[in-house]
Amino acid sequence: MAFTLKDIAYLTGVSTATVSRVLNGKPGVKPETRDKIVKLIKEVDYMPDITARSMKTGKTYTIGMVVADITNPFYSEAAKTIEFQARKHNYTLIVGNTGNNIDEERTIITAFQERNVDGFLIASSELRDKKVENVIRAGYPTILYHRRLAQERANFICCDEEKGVELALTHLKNLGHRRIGFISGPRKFSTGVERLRSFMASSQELGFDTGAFLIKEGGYEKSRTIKAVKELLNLPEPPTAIFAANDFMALQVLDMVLEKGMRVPDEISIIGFDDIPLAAHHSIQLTTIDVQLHTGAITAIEKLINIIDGLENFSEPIQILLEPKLKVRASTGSPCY
Amino acid sequence: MAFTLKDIAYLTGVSTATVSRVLNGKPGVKPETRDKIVKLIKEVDYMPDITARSMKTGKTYTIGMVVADITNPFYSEAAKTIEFQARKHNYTLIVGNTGNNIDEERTIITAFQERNVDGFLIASSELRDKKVENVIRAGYPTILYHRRLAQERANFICCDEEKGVELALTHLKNLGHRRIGFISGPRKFSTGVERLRSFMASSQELGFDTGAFLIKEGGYEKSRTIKAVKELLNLPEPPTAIFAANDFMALQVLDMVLEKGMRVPDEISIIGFDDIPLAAHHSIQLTTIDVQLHTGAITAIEKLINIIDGLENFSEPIQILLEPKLKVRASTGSPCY
DNA sequence: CTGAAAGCGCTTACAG
DNA sequence: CTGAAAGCGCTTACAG
Repeated sequence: MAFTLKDIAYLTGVSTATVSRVLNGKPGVKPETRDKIVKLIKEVDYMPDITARSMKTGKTYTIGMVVADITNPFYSEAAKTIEFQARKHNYTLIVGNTGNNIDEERTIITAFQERNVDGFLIASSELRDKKVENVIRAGYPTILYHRRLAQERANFICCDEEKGVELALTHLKNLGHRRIGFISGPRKFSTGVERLRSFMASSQELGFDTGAFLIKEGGYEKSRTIKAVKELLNLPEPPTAIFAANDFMALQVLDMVLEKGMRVPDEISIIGFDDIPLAAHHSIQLTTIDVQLHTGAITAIEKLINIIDGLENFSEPIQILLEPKLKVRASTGSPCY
Repeated sequence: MAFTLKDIAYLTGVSTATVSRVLNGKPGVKPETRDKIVKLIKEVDYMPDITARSMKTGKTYTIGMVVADITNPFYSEAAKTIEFQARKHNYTLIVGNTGNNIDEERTIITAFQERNVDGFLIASSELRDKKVENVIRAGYPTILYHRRLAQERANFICCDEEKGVELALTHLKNLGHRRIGFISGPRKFSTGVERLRSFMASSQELGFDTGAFLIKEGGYEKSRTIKAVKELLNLPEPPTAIFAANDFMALQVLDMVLEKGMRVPDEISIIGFDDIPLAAHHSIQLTTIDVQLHTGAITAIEKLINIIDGLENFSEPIQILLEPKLKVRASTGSPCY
């Protein structure tokens, strides 16, 4: 049905080799021949079959990005930035959404491998993630974005979680808080454990009240977050501030706390992590930690393309920690004892 | 580097034809032979090259979805639902984001054609969209989702915009409003013109104040929406309610109005369109029109796969209008004159 | 039950 | 400047 290179060759009376040359802008074609071919290509709107081409060249100009949850603004913003950047370099980005489900991730990565992507940008991996480890071992150019593996030598671009948590807690301390409830992300993700570990370490250091009862594991389903908040608020001595391990959860906390009729920040302060665009909305005004989403996203895709194109020295893993920043908004204030 | 079917054949001492048969679960292979092959495949984690396969079969099991703005929750929710549904049928969804830019859309669609997608789900088209028209004319199975073409015979699944606008305006009338400001979407999209046209028609019918000064074209950049709101509020007789043509803009309106220190809904009511998940958030509580996002998304992908698989009768275009519903929340109330 | 051969739509040395 | 031929990794009649 669609025109093929062979058709173009036949219709212009040249060989397929010649058509291929003009298609790829290679030298050594008589201008008249080239013009004739170009004209026909335009006329019939011929598009080369990239998959066929890739069988010979080994390159698909396709990058697979795997995200944990495309409805979380953190990931959709990142995907948007990365896609535009990729296109500038003539790569097509294909995005798969795992919904934080490891089986879905497996399926998606396999589908991408079967389609011969040139490289992977993975923003969904668990700490011990067999499939992702396989991909790296198999030699696919790969960059982990936002979440890393336990394994040490993988390329990653992540926020300096420890620093971020410190900024958040120091801010709360300066406001006069002493008792902070923490809603952690799932421990199977690097963000989950690192933010949690830092929370515990910094809490101690800053002289906060500590104890397992102040720490709840949230999930990515709202119900879990709500349960966690309830438990914190029902404590004999409830915390004066809640630190949610990411903005997506902080939004759920905020929703629930307001629903309950509590005033923020007078009765309870809330702080998040990520600084998704919505955090700045006037109805939300969430104090949070800016993890440099755009810088990270751009760096990730640039580095990946450099690896694919062989421009980056590959001897040492690329491991970049982004510098977090505190964003003070209206969801935090001094506690009224 | 990676194992090929040929390797598997060589290592098990059979022909490539036989390996291909077991790969595709075709009958007529001796059980022992099959077992031997299956075992090796597992052992070396062999993955068939789907693009090579597709050259013979003509099917890539890949569906291209084009969205207008992946950071707009409307589209990310839809993409998420559609991707999971596609995977159930063994299709891989690849998503491209146009950012409402027609040139990007062109590039994305071309990239998808070059990769031989089996069909298109397009949620980004302008009313007169040469590229999309081409795709349809070229015979690709295609369903327009959310936005349609001016051209009459294309498949689409959209909300009944007219009905939706009527619901919104009737609600405002019942609250006692008589003067409504409208922030329309760009007129180049079907949603833009249809919601606008219905606004004008219904306003007249319901006896509202009418006039071009009550209608402003918003954009998808925040600055435009802000400018539009300012102009409405600076009118000698400003409207008592603002109707934004979609929730994404309604959120911007809300942000700006609160920023200005106005109380919602006492001083101004705000109503949106789409019912994105965030509209229900306690900090937002936006009254809006539910366009049946999930029903539409699921229907769209099911229908598309039916067309691709040849299960759907193709004689008449598939044209489905979803029934909108009013969601009353706290952003609308009676005006205090 | 199995294999040899052709071919899907391209590219790329090689030869002229 | 141009073309014939081989081959990328698969599938599929066809023959046995």
